[in-house]
Amino acid sequence: MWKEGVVPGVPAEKVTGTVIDVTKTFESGAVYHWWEKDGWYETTVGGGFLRVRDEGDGFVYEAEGVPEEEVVRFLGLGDDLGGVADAVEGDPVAEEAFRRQYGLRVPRDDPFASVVSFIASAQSRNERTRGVVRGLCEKHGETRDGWAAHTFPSPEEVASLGEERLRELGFGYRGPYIVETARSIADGDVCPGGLRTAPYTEAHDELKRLKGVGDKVADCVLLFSLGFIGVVALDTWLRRIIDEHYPGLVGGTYEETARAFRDRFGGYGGYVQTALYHEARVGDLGM
DNA sequence: CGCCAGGCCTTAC
DNA sequence: GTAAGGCATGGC
Repeated sequence: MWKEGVVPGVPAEKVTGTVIDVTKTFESGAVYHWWEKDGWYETTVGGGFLRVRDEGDGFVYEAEGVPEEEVVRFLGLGDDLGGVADAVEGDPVAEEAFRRQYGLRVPRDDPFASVVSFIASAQSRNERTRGVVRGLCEKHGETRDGWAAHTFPSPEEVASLGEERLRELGFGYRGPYIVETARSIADGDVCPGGLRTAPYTEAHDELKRLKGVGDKVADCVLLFSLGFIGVVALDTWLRRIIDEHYPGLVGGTYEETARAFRDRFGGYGGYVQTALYHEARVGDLGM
């Protein structure tokens, strides 16, 4: 059983109910529209501007137009890391990833930004996707004096940009998908932000109505934007990890394997997946 | 040059 | 429902 203040390999003073490793959280690839400036990680939340950085054993933030409860929600600070610790107990691979990536949070990005970003992420490297999304924001979003961050353009704005413009910005063959999806959301045909309280399967299927959104992208949006922290997004990295470390889960359909992995971690599968992903990319899982 | 990247869409069984 | 092929673009 996990005890407050006890995480192997982590200094006791770093273990609190609201601990966060800001660097890990932003670098983990859950959010694509952020700017690093003077040691801060800047982004926009609900039209307001936010910057966060690690400091000492905790973190600090500055915000313009973002209420504190929105900062807490965006950063996932209400999520119970003790629950995650309990969930990974007895699973050496997940335990190690959780310990090494301790403080990595699952954020709640803006739903439209998340949908577009993850459509753009298909068959593209994380760093490249981030650059393309950032370019979209810098060319068509808004900023303020003293900030590097730019807002994510609205669904109506993105829809009006058109395929050619998106292709110029580097979205490649995903441009048409993004235009159609932005149009669907602008018209209210699909409302991602309204799915936060829906049952998982219903929300997943609803997101898949959007062009360019399949099983994996839908799960990423549910996890990194809509607060479904138990959801596992089965990407190439997690598939590789499963092939290597979870032989019993290999060979099923997307739905079967994702559900089997999810069910191992009692409602915290998304936290486990995020830690494993970041660990595989920057850590030492031998990938 | 070929292969791969936080997959998805269309088409053909 | 399942399997193949195509797909923009850049890094290696």
